[in-house]
Amino acid sequence: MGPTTTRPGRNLGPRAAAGNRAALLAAAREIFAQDGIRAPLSAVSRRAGVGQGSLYRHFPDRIDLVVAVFEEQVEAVEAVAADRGARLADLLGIVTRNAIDSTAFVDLVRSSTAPDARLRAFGTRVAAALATHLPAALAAGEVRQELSERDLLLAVSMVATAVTHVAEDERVAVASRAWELLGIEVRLP
Amino acid sequence: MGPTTTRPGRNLGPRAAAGNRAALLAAAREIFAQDGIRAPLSAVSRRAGVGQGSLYRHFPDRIDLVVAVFEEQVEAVEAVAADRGARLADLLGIVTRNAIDSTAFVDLVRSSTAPDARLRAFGTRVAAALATHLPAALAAGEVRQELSERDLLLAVSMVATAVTHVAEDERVAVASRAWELLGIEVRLP
DNA sequence: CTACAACCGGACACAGATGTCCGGTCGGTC
DNA sequence: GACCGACCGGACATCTGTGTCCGGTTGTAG
Repeated sequence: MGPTTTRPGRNLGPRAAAGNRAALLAAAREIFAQDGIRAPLSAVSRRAGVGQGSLYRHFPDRIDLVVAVFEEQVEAVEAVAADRGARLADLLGIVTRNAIDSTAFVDLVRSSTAPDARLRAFGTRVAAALATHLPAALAAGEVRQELSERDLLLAVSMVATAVTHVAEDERVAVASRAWELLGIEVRLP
Repeated sequence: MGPTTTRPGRNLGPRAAAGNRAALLAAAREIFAQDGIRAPLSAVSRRAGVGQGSLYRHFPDRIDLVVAVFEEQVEAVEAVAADRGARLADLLGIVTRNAIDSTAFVDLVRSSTAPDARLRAFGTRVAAALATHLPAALAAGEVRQELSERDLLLAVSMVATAVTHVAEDERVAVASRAWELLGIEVRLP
């Protein structure tokens, strides 16, 4: 009868809400990383050791959860974009790193045409960040002159997707080689 | 009461079996092309105008259907590979063409590590075909010297996947540009 | 100590897909 | 022309995932 396990919170009143929320986010981050953003939400609540009810109370739908999980990553990309000391290679590097770490991030990068506006926003923000340093890279001769913003997005999408289709321990190697084949310099963080 | 439509065959005896089979294959080709090899099979039987029972009688499981649908495409690739007059660019061209025409073909190309042996066989066959003309292309200086068989597969996988994630009417343009970025010549059939 | 209100967990109703099973129907055969 | 057996279609049982709802628990206030 006494399930006094170390679960996030078998009801500790209002105070537990935050703990449950954090547990759900952590669980979702892991599950989405492995299976992409379409993974079953029931798996998330199970992994978090929390009831379905709590999941849906904190995050009414799947997108709410995705947004909460990846806001941080997208901001990290934007931070590099805003850094005047950074170069295009750094920007591509952090995006590639995110793709290596999480299958779901790839879904996000590709979602500039997604049906849901909140998801599209992520895709757009990453695209905008990537565009930031392209002119400077072109001016400095760091990349081929013919490279357009669109090309950059295509390249990122190709590399990111390739990475998600190989075993985890090969991802860094595959990503590096892919960028080499494309003739674009990248600096992985 | 009289459903005397032009359906493949509301039971014409043994003779209808072949007709139903053909209708199922055609339906599956369309549905797989659009939604990939994981599309619901119920959609296939519905589109074919045939009962679920008939579908499963002809093709006991999903893979049987996939194999039947794409055997032809894979053979076409192998035919080009066997043609001593063809060049690597032709080989990459036909594979790219198949990817443009069918999302499901991309699933196949990537399935050299799939759980099912029949699916793996497809991936392996395409990989083997691609490898056929690489030595000649290297000798003739048609591609960069550093290009390995593995690189070729990576490149194909990247381009093919990129293509499936854009609207149909952009696919040819995206595929062409992707190969350009990779610095590899392709001749689309 | 008791009553309250907020929050929790999981049962549940629902939806979509899979694969099976069986009554009905039609060509073939004698 | 009547029977037979093969084949057809779709209803159905099952499974997996989604989102809702409610009885139960627990911290807090009086």
